[in-house]
Amino acid sequence: MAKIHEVAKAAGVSISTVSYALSGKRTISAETRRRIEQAVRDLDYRPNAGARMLAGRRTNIFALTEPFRADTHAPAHMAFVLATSIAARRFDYDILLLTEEEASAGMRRVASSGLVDGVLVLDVAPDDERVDLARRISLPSVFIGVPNDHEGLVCVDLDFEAAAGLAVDRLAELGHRVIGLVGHPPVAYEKSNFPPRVRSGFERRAAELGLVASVELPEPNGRRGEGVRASVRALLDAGTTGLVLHCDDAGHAAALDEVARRGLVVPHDVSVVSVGATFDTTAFHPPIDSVPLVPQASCDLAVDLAMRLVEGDDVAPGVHLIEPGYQDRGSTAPPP
Amino acid sequence: MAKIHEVAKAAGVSISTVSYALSGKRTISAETRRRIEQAVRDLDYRPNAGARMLAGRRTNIFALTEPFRADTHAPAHMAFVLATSIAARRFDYDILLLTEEEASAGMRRVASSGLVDGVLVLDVAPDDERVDLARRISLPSVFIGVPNDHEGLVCVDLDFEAAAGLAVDRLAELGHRVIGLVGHPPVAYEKSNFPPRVRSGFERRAAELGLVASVELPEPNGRRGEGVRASVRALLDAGTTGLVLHCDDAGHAAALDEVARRGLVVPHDVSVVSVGATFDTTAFHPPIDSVPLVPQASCDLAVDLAMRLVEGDDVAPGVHLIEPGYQDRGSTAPPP
DNA sequence: TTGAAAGCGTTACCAT
DNA sequence: ATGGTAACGCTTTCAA
Repeated sequence: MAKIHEVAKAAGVSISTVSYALSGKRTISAETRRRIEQAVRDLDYRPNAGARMLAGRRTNIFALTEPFRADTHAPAHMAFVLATSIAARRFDYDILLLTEEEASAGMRRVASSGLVDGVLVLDVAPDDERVDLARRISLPSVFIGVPNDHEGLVCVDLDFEAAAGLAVDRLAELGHRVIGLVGHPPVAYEKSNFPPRVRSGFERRAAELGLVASVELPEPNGRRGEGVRASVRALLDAGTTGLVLHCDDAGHAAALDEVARRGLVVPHDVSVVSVGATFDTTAFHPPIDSVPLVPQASCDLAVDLAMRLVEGDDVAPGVHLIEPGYQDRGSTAPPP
Repeated sequence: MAKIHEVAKAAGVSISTVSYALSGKRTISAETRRRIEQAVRDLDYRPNAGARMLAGRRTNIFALTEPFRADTHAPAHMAFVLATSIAARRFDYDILLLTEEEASAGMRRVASSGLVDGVLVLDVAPDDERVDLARRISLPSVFIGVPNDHEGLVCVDLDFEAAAGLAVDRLAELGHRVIGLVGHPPVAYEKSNFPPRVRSGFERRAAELGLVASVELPEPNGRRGEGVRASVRALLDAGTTGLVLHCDDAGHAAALDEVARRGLVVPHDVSVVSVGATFDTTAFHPPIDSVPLVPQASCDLAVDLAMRLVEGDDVAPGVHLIEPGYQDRGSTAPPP
């Protein structure tokens, strides 16, 4: 582990020049810069993290708080963690994990020990206890998800209302008049922050367009997705020709299977659009149109905002919504 | 953010006394200790992380490297990450995440910047590139999983061979003579480190006991677990009365469903034992006997070893195997 | 464009 | 049992 002193000696300059050359906070002559970079490479120099944290104003670490709830969907959660890490690395930041009970107590701990420059909040509940905590600590924080009470907080999320609206628009444009939403289990509408937004976006846009719109919230799947199957049957019995799916991938599979069991063909007999999926809807048969939730988009924005807060730039508190995009996979057509 | 200086002043002692009182590295009179603890509480003092890293010999951070492979089983992976974090907190250590490409390059980075005291390696592949890296860097590292070439490394894992052996023992004791293993997809035997160990444990113990033992490696599941179903059919057709399952929870469900479809009842007609499951096998109907893989056990041991390495205690390089335990849930009985 | 030197807040050694 | 103080390795202000 070479130190800055050795680099300075090797390059024939002072340590402050080395520091400035590395941080870019001061103009350095081309020749001097070249010699320093050479020395850095030769010695495989890397600034000591502790010294940097102590002397500088930055730790180059963000905390990521994630209370693995029992109902957390592991694959989606993993995707968000990964996306956060990738986004942070673009700014040379690392991610420190705060899990479980530590998700709250840890926030206080890392804040007052100066271990991190900011906190990214994942897996947000409507009445999340981390909301108060975020207001109390002196660190910048960004919520990935929207709690009910988000006054004064910086939040990032997909515009789920608009996403559901896009799905409804598509079906309406094709001539569907009777549409249905297959949502999450009822409990998710209390414990998670986004299902209600999909639902209201669906209902509002349908009402604006004068469509007949039903919502089904299947009970938690049995081993074979019985809940979702029952929901799909109910919707089809009611003459639904356009299905909007906002459920996990097993739910999608069950719904499509139930449609097929009826002898109905997608998109000829029934049109199907997925909303808010983090998984690949082209893996189904047939591939399904999707207005996806893209973890990397949310996390990139969250980290951008966190960086701005760290830099001291002012960021408008409030919900920063990400515009949804419609992915056409051929699973929609005019009603029969 | 109070500093140690303020605590010292409030308690009427020197800063070194405060430091020693907090670290416990020196005996402090009861009265002095009381005053210091009071001052710490009053001021909500927490040592500055950067200063601590710089002055002390420790950063109190472990890196956790995890290359989210495409075939990574998200729920199991999450369980390991969580367990690692919990184990680390017991020693007042935090977890820094190194994901994806950073899983390797990051190891070098955090090692030479002195950001962490050690590296925990998750999701180990048989020919893992982190093996060489671990040997090259100067930091302690502990592998949770066993790579093919683990010479000189400290590895921790469930004794999968013994686990499979326990399952075979159980079936043999009950009188089963024809048993079968439903394993992972063939590719897992190249990309992961533990499926081969379950397989060989199964085959070896069965051979020792003179049982007829077959192994089925189902192709990756279709939507309904077709691969596993075919494997179960093949085994039952061959007169198998004892089934050992080493697959994911969807595979378990498919296998049990296939048994039921045949009109066979567990355990009356067929006995079933799960090996290496990280999920709850009591949620099936009927509940299934299990020789589980307990993430917290592996991670606790891994962190214990990492701590010893950090302390400078010498730890025997090699594979530290965790003894498996048999959980009786009533899914085994003598053959019909 | 560059250098010197004063911190940053602890830990741990050397005294007493 | 306690105190003084020299590191720890960097960033940044002040000077030139």
